[in-house]
Amino acid sequence: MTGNFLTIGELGRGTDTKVETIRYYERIGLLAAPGRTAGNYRAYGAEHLKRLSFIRRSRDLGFSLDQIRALLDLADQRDRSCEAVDAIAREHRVEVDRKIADLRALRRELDSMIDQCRCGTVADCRIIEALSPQAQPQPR
Amino acid sequence: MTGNFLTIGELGRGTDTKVETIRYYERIGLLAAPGRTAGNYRAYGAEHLKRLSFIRRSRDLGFSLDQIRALLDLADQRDRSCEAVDAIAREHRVEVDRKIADLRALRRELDSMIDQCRCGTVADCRIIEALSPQAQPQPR
DNA sequence: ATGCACCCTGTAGCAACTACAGGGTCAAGG
DNA sequence: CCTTGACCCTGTAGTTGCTACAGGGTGCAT
Repeated sequence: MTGNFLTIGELGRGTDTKVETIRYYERIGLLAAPGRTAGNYRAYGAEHLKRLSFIRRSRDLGFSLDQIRALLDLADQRDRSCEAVDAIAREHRVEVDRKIADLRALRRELDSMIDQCRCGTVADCRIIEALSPQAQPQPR
Repeated sequence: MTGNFLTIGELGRGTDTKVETIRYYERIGLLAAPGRTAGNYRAYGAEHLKRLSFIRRSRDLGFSLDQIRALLDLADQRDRSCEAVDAIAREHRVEVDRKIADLRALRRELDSMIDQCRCGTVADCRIIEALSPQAQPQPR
């Protein structure tokens, strides 16, 4: 087991990825299936290590697996313009911005809710009240 | 069909909730199962409308279904102290703060990546480069 | 030879819905 | 009276990105 390759466990430790996750990436076609040893163990090479590192780093930055698939495809076409790469990154940044704005709005609402709580009984709890708006049934 | 009750569709329109979602809430025990009409249609009352509004508003504020379950339980014990309600809200605010911080860190990284892109070929794309760190295999 | 850490496949579970398929019901128009 | 169309019913499977088994096989040291 000390050949010129990595077992799935070694690859996992090298990229901070759970073994199950690596197999999952293989199953969905994100990471190429490696060769096998005589005992049917997956045998990974340096290329796999690079790919998986790329995938994990991209995941850490919040890219979806679909976006990563696209990025990997582009990364392989080395003489093409990287406009498309730029576009994916910018699109992702827009999403992140939107999420941040949403969370900040939400935080403000939570703040004012919590600020109003005088911690009496539930019956006059401002938080419960704030969560119970008057909804009207819509006509058909 | 013009009785003193709401059909599932009407309840959905009144609370901006998809019909399937309402049935889902019932299945997981979040919204009580209503009575049925002769034709086996669900017949909702004002209580259901109030409950579902509460659930939706809480979801909008990012509470998990488990947190909402706890809030609903508390909301019913009207003479208890609302400390526990306050605690759930504060805990949720901490989570939201953490998410905001994570996203901001992430946004900074995306920014510096995107800023460095000169949009040449993929071969020297700074974005691809930034996504390809050097990982080392760990010893067993 | 036996123990142990590791590997294999396959399947089911998580959150919180969403989307069918294949049927039944209700009210209105012709 | 019959049909049309909007709505309702149940049940199951899909989504995203993993994670957690169960039930077995392999590799290596003692």
